[in-house]
Amino acid sequence: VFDDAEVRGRLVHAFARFTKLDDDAIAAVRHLPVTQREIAGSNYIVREGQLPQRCALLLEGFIYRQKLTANGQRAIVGLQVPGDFVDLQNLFLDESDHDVMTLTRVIIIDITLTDLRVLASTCPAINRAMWIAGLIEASIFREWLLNVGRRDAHERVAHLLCEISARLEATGQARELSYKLPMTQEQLGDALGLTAVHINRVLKALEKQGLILRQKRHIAIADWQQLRRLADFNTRYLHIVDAAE
Amino acid sequence: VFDDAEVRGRLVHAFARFTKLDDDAIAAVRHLPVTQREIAGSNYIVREGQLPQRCALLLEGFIYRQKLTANGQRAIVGLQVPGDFVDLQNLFLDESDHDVMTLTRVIIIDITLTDLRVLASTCPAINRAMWIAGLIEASIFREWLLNVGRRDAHERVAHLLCEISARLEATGQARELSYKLPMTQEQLGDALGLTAVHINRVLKALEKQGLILRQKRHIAIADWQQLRRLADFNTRYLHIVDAAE
DNA sequence: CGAACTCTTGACTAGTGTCAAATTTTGTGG
DNA sequence: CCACAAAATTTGACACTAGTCAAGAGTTCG
Repeated sequence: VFDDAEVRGRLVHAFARFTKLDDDAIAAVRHLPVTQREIAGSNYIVREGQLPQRCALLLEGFIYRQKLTANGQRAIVGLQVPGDFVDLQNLFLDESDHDVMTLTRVIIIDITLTDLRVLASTCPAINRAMWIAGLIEASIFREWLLNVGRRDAHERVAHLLCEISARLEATGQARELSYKLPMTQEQLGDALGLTAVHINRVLKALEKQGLILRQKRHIAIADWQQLRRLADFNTRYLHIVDAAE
Repeated sequence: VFDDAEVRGRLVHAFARFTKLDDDAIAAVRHLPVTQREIAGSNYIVREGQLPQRCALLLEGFIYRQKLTANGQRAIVGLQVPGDFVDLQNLFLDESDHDVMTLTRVIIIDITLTDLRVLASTCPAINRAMWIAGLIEASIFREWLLNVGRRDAHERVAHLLCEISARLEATGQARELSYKLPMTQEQLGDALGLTAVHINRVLKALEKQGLILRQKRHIAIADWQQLRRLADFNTRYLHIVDAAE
């Protein structure tokens, strides 16, 4: 759904987001063989135990990572927004340790592992950008561990709402602290270690306190300072880099 | 406390654990300038917000990663055992997003970032090994998220005990499902999103059920199958590679 | 050898989970 | 584009896991 020039541009930007690319790197990225793919919501991209053959860049829509316990409980262990690389781990790990699923209809660019490996090994800037992307993802996992392990329900929900806002704004996809959050309350619960019922109560409470506004699944942060304070939110862990300089 | 030959050998092994090294790689690792350092327990190695200048390989003792909330609550978001690289994230991220602390007296090998960057860029096998190490760490974060988010206290404790056993045995540091776990019950609580008091109750319960034996902080898994079943423990997420072949 | 941590235990509390049912929203086939 | 079924949201009543507080016993370490 994007023309080739647009796809190339976004691919370059996805790497350039993390580190300055030299002309060689940009040229190499522009010559990378890629496939565009559209996938409906609620579909598997990778299943646990599978041996995936490609990485992807998410252009549009949301993707999440989930793990299941033996008795069928689900944890959503990660969320990807447009501009994120998905499945860099496939580069060097054989077997997937979790499921990757679409939250909404998505548009992704597929890159084969071999192409990406060649690119990374011939081009230090790309290797560096991929490292940074992977390390930031790990940093987000750590913050989520703090969130789920040591914050109460209100703080947790507030923190996730802040994080999503910050991540969307960092890539220019949300303005005015307002965005469409296409997750059900059950999914929010699975991402925060809570039940859907409790998420509902907490969202209502946050609304009543004037911290957020909701219409359907559209979230507007009404009082950023207060929400941020409640959530104990600080962007440091997102390592938002401005590689423009 | 280790002689130079020993240090070199362990360093080579730390990389070789993840991928086969060619002779060039081995030679390069053997020529890496390294410093050995001994640090007492309960010391900071890195503080949040710092700009660290080196990476380390943990030779002896335990290290943990912690994050604090504004109101002083702590989450332990990671644990490193001998043979693990510590702070590969420093390679490409400027500012640390968490604290790194010694749990016990440790012996580490310090490597400067510049030396490691040069090594990685000149030697694909090393770059690959470091990627794998980083990706496995991320995989452990995800499993911990599932553990804290969706398992109850008994399952959580059991899971951590299984994980530590598996990680120690994978590098040959524990036999017979028995090991010294140098964590206080408060630290266990912080790693599992529980309180020290509750950890105590759960440990006693697991002991009473005949799943584990305890003497001071020494843990012996008395019934691996049962403990593993209770914990819903599966080693897949550890991506234990046998790079020997 | 004493002070400061840890561990252990009991009594009580609070935050979330569970269950269930009404209401609203979403998605889909005709 | 409507109609309807399925899914998601909302709410209340109640249950239960894990937290809090407190105090005594054991352990560690300077």
